[in-house]
Amino acid sequence: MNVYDHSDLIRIAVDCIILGFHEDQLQLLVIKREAEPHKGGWSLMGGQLRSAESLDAAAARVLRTLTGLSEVYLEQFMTFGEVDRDERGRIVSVGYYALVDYERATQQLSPDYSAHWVPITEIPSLVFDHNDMVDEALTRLQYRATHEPVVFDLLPERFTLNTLQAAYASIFSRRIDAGNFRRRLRKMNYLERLPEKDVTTSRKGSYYYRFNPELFAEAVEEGQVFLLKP
Amino acid sequence: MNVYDHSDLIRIAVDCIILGFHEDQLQLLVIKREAEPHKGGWSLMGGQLRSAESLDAAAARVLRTLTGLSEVYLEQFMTFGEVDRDERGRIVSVGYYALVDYERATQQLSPDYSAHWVPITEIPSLVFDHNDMVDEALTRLQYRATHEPVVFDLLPERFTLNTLQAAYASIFSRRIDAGNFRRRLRKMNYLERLPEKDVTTSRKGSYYYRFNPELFAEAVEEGQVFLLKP
DNA sequence: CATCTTATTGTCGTTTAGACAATAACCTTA
DNA sequence: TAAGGTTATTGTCTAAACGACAATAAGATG
Repeated sequence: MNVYDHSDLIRIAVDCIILGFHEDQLQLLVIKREAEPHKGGWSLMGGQLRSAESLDAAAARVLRTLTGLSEVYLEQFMTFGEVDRDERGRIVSVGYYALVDYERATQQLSPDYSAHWVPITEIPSLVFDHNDMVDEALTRLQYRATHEPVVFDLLPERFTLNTLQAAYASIFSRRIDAGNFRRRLRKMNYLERLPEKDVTTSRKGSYYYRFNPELFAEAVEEGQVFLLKP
Repeated sequence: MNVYDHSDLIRIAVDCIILGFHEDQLQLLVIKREAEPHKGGWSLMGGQLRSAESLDAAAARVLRTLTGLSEVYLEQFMTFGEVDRDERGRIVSVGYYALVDYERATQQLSPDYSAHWVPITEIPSLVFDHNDMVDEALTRLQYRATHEPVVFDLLPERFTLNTLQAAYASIFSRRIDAGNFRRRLRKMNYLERLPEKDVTTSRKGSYYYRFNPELFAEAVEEGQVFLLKP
């Protein structure tokens, strides 16, 4: 008999909503369950909390195990504790969402979990209450993305303003007026325009930009607040 | 030997940040710890999650045990899981805040916990990481109060616009221009003006108002969104 | 060189925020 | 009973922000 046979034992897990950005779409990384129940079903990546590990550390570990990435933006957004949310027993799960660079994550992806990216507009049915988790995570991301410069964690170091706009459009799933969006961006003096252009999408080409954290820190010092609505 | 001697067992608790409004100030309900560690220290009301109980239900139970109140606005805001946050052992705590009517809560208050209201501007040092919890709860409340009509849960059925303004001022701890604030309120047709006046504060007296949930539901149906900045 | 596509900037009417003034209600007291 | 005082309540005005849309600019292509 192991400790899990205690009928009134409640276990704690963390689940990660791993988000990337690819082909003008927010993408979710899901894995295929290898065991019953719901063997073969799509699932979020998760793991049980260890006794000497904080929640944040557990989420970072789970993320690293699947993607190989560290130093990633992770935010706890909600804890799920319905009694029957998991038929394996009583499991309370703390939800985190991660914003990763799609290319880097895809390169280092662990082969052990049959992981797949799915565009946010075509999320399949997920096991347990994982669909609810995704919904909550997206709601929180929308709030965070307007008030903190976290979109840049979804993008590579260099990006065009079109890409940035597309990222916002996907996060909020609505179209954005390029003119008005850019006007707001123009006020952010911590967005550095680089000399090179991206010429893959248009003949004119569009400049690459870079988010400069140092300049942003200065702006914050001076009392500026980040605010970017879609 | 009881179950808690398992060194790698992680327990789950809920803690409640119970907020009321009194004398133009947001107030926090704290209790005095009866047991070691930190016997005699100020603490939030909390309790361990039971095996057949959801997190929301646990929070409601904890709140009811202290205040006797049900049907109260409760929102989960964050889960705290640092390894050494509680010297009694590994306890992960899910934080909820509650918005209650000060008078009703005070009347029914259980005598078993030496509960006291403290104004939000004079929060004492609390045990464990409870001060962090309060800070996080207030941040979330600020967001919620601008986007949802939850202030009314802090007020009695009938209230004056001055009281409403004071509540917002206290939640955001800053002064509010009465003229501009009222102009925004005037657009909300689900705020019913009652025939009676409150004459305790001024000679002219100010009308009582009432939040009408039905009218608000209609307004939401028509696409109106609640938005009230301080 | 004319033309096409897309990036980028500008214009303009409408709405909102914020500071502050003006009016209204009604009690008190001279 | 009329004047004065206090607070509630509404109005005004300026600057800034938003949203829809037009205009320009920068290359590549044929």
